[in-house]
Amino acid sequence: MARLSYKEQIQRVREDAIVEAVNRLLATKGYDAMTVDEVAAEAGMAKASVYKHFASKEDLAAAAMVRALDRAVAFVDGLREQPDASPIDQLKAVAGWAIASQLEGEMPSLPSQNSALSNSLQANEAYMDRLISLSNKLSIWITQAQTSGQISSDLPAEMMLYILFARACDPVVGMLKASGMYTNEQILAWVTATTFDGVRPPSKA
Amino acid sequence: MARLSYKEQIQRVREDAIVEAVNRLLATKGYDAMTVDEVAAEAGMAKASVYKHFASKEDLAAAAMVRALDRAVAFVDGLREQPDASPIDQLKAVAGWAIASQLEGEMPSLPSQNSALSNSLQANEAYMDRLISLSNKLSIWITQAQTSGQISSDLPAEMMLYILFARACDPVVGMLKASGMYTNEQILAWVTATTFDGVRPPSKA
DNA sequence: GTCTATACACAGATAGAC
DNA sequence: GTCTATCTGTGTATAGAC
Repeated sequence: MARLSYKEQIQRVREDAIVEAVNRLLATKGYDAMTVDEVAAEAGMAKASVYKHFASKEDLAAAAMVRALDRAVAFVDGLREQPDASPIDQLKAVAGWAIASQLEGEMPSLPSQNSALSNSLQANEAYMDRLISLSNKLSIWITQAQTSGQISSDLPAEMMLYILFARACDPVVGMLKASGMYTNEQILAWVTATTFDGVRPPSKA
Repeated sequence: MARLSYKEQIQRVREDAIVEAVNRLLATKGYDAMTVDEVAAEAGMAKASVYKHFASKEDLAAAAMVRALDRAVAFVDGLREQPDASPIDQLKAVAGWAIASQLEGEMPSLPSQNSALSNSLQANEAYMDRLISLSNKLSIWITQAQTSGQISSDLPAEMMLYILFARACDPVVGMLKASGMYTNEQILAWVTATTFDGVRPPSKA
């Protein structure tokens, strides 16, 4: 039993290495440009070994997304332990976390259009469970924020959710970063601010 | 001379068919999922014929982007003939046009991360000329809007430009459309509004 | 210039020894 | 489970006849 547990630990470590490599590659090159050979090289093992742990490239992407969603859920659960914060501030914190993750190169992003990959993801229980769980938790804050007039009730609640997911892979972040003229803190502040308040000048108090 | 002009016309028509096919495919499937076989099939000719007109798949994408930029410049030039409009309204009109184009499936979009494609585009004079021309025209309005206090001067002017380009391929549009619950007019209005005014409720007059 | 047929390369996936 | 070596499909690009 002790031996088996040790073996399982080794296996777990190697799987973690794979998923981390996938996460990095998805964050930088994207799904299509990522090759399983690269994944194997980054994880420090042979390609065939990767396929012993994951059945397909799509499964690799799904595993990375599951991990990212787990991180998101963990962050949200952390926020929920401060029930005195207003819903809008909670949502801002989530957006900020997502943008910061992208700036750090830790946010995997998939093509929103690839139907084959989308289909395999939607058939993936682990992925869907976490996606729905995260959506539900965020939707509570969204509804509260709309009820209390912190965000517009003219918009469908869904849309606020989509906006948060979209900001997690917003090309504006990459473009600002690529310009090399701004710090990560500035980019984070600007993208968060425009997400919630638009591009208008702050109204004078 | 007449014969040659006729031949040239035929050639032009076929090239248009190719570029239109590429445009549609880029708008729906994206660059990586698009194959030259599909392009040839949609354009109604053999693959080898496509390669007689364009040297590579990257050139196909570039041609579609040039056409899209030409449409954008034409739209902007149309707006410039109404100099009484305020800069912010001009920018809103541009954003609205881009979003509407996306909704109609006419806006090609490329992966923002693919370095090979990005490099070939940045080396493409026709593409870069139009991109710079469009950016310059928009930048005039952006600067004016900032000077007159219609958009925040705290943001770098570049960022407003990036935001406009980003909204032209915003996944939020596709997600709202995919939900099937809203009309194109609603989606257009919502995305435009949140781009400029954020998600806050309209302040009471 | 347009076609059919084909070359070539690359990446996903697997076989089989250890 | 891990590796090396290989299979296989697919997609870019081209040859060569007409």
